[in-house]
Amino acid sequence: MVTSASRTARSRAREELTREIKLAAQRQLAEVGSAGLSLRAVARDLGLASSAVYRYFPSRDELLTALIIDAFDAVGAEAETADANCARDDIAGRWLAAAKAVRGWALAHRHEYALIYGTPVPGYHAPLDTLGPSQRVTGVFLAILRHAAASGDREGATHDRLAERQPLFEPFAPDIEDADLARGLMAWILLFGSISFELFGHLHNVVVDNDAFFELEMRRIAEYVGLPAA
Amino acid sequence: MVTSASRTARSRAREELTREIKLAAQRQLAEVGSAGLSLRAVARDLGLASSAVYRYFPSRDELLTALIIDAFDAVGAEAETADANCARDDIAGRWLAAAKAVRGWALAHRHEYALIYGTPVPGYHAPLDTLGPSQRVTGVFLAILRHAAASGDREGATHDRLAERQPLFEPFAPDIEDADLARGLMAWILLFGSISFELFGHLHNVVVDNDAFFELEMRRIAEYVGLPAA
DNA sequence: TGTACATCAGTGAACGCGCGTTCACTGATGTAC
DNA sequence: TGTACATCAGTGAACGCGCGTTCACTGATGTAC
Repeated sequence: MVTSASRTARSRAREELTREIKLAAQRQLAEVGSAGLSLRAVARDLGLASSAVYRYFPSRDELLTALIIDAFDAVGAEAETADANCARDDIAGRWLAAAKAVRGWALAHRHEYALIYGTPVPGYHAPLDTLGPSQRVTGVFLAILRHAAASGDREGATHDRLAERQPLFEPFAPDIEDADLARGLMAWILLFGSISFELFGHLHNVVVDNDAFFELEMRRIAEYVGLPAA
Repeated sequence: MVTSASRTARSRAREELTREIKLAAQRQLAEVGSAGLSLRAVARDLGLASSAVYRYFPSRDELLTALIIDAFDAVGAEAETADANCARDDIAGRWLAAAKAVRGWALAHRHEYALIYGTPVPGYHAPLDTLGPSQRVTGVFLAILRHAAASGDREGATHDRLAERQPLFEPFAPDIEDADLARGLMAWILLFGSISFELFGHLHNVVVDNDAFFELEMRRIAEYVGLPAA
């Protein structure tokens, strides 16, 4: 125990500095964007020699990867808890809550949002480690859609046939019908399209009340998808 | 005449090199992204001294501005001609044609699309010169929406009241009702959201046939907005 | 048509800067006996 | 508990590189008479 406690003395310092490096990197991100993220600037910000950072992240790209993973995890967690706080059968409510949670996180972490949902960083190829975390937020919305598809009482949803010739979708959710998947994807794309447009300034001389318009959009597309309220 | 012809000898060379510089810059864009666009690399690409480029563009940012303006103009022109080739009263057809034109241009000019609709370049502030060109493509879709709103026979569109407390939209199209504007904006956002998601790889393990899914989305949202076919 | 001058395009060297990454090092922290 | 050794964190100098921008210059093109 004494041994492990003293080991933590060092390793706790390590964890802390790792966290501080990532925080400084996030600050950097806000100033210069992902393409301009620089290890030297991060080190400077923390009063470290630039070479010291290499004890924590073996390269600039690995630091970027860590930021990406953290961002996916953070937004995923937000969506999960927002969803979890709703009555299970209030499917429209769950959708709205999760959508608002994603937007709220995006507004509070604009540059991390841009990192994961904006233009890909040129020359950077995301390693597989980012895949799991990226699927957290996807999982929340897929679960909502699955729940809606299972509960039969959807009013808005007309069951139309799609895709005569070839499959339209990859088999990532084989238990959901293509028609439902198509509508769900439209909602998903509208959600992230709205957030991106707002964040990137394309609604600047268009929408006055972004909160209200976002909620309106999300409610309407939920109706369109046929998500039943409680 | 002789004078003006001989003046063109020099100024025509000037125009040509200006064009070539922009082309080289576009190639650069594809490799390193907008944040990494470098005058020196452009000059190198053309076999010029780096200082020579300054005879054509007074700074890196002015070159970026020129690329942005060209991109907006190009995508605007595509949308305009696609729209113009449709029967005036086939409003759903015009929407679909213009949407496809925008997507087609985006797929053929991925990095220019990212330049104008992706994450904003950090540290770059678009001058007012870009505003006009940016409104070309907007104008096409606004005209379509206006035409739809004027022709009364829209089936899908329920006329609901919006925004009890405060105005939802800036008065950029005061002749169109808020309810119509809201639906039109949803379609607009879905259009660009779809293109961005496709281009940035977020549909990679999701959609098999991007052409088909895009068309499906655009048809459905047109129905939702209530755009009448001919 | 021919000459004298003005304009302009492109050169190459230089400025000061920041970057990612490596490496031999010092000194502190942890471990085994 | 105390000592001898191993591990690890952080330093500072150095590597080679590319960047945007300026400037005095040469030589070609255009203009006025």
